[in-house]
Amino acid sequence: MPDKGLKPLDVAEGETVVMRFAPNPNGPPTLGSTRGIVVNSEYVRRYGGKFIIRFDDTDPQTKRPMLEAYDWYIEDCTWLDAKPDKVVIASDHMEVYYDYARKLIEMGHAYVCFCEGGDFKKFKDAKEPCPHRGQSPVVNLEHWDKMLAGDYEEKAAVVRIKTDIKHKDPALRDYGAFRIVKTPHPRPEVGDKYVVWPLLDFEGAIEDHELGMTHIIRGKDLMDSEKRQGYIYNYLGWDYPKTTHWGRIKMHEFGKFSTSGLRQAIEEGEYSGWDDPRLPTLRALRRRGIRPEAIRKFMIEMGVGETDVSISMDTLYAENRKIVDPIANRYFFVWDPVELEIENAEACVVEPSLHPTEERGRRSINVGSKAFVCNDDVGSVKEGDVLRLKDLYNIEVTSVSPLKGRCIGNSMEDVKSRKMRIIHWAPEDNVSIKVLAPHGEFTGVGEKQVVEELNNVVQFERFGFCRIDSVDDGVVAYFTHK
RNA sequence: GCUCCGGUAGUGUAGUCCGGUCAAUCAUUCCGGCCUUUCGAGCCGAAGACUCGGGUUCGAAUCCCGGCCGGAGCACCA
Repeated sequence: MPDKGLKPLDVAEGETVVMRFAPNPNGPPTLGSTRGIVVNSEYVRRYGGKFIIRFDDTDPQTKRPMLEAYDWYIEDCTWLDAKPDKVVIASDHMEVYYDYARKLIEMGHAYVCFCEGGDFKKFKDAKEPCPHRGQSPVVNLEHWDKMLAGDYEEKAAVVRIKTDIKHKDPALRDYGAFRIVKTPHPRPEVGDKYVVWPLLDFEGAIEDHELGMTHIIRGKDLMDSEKRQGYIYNYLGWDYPKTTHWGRIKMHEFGKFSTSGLRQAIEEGEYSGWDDPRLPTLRALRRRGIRPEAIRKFMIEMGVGETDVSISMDTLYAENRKIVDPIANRYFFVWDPVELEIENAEACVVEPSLHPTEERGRRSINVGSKAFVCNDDVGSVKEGDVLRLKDLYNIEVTSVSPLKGRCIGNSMEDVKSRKMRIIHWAPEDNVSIKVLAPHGEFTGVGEKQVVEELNNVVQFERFGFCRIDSVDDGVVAYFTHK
């Protein structure tokens, strides 16, 4: 598959590509996370390698993991046709991190620092070693053991990796590798077992090596990680994976949002849940009837660039429409309905086709002497106006309030010669329908046959595509796109 | 303040490493037309870009220097 968008990877002779997607499960996957899932898994698929999902859940406090989210990630990856070959949870590997920490301390490449944050910054900015930097490995090991034993309070001590305190880039000078957190971890398997937690650069450095990662794609914001982690790799004699970076991705339709911000908004009832149609979570998009193939294509064609991008959902919708249009059956949904009485009507059954171009059969509608039409369509009609009820017949308006009309035949010639507007309608014998859309809620009535489309994406003519979400008590549909 | 990265049409993207074939690709969007008993799709057509200034060169989107704009790191977040 010569997918445009993704540049070839630099793969050594005989090398098996191993790549990972490493989220913190502190909320469900969003469109942003999806890039990491799709691009990594796509590369792995192309090169016949291995795709690993690793939960970087080593912060029980500030970015506290959400227990349900671990499964959500696996679910959503699978849905995106990116089922991981292996699932790794960082909080299961604490002993491994501790072992390497001890080793680096013994080698004299790490030390326990008791500086207060601000004080250390002063030393660092002045390119001066702090008083603890010169401690012997023996002393550092003692402190390390005390840290592990819980003898120090939070923020009292931190383990730093020795880099080059005079490095011209301040971001690289002696960075933190472990800190003390006494909040228990949400995973019951872990709980309060540990009080010393690794920071991202340490945890990631060890994991990427242990898992045999060959290539890493990560955000531009983590560009310094390679240089920082490079010190650890040098000390331990490891080779660093090949790295690529991408810029931030932002959708026009969704302003700035943070997982913690969304979480709060949901708890306060501002959104109905993580799958509220207004949210950019995968769960919401799935519920709305966005197809995973469309998301994959969208992400792959965007490629991997270091430029920050801000793109429109329209592009994703266009991809999705190509998939959904040929398979979505057509139905009438009348929002903001107005009753229309047809004075000379004779009961009949009409059978419009389910799709304008595909052979998908027909639907069947019983029509009596009343119908419903959209207020938008008849709000400004006058007595004597003529209209075409699509797939039914032509009418002449005989009264505006209440709205009444008279059937004046079924001739398409008349529709053309008299330039009648063609509007859709719903029969008197109908089903109530509610559509939940990012831009609001729409209620009205529609053809009864819609209840047969549970879980399918249909097109409500002149309205848009929708996924039928439930049919228990009337129909509830989630808006996909136009 | 120090350090790093980026800047091609409205939005994304190809091309930049190894200057010419680039009066610059593709998608989306927008605007026209055709078709159509909805909308959408489809078909046809059109519009629209190399951040700026120098330099190197016969020749620069591509190389060099500087400016401007944008993003990021310098956290006991990931």
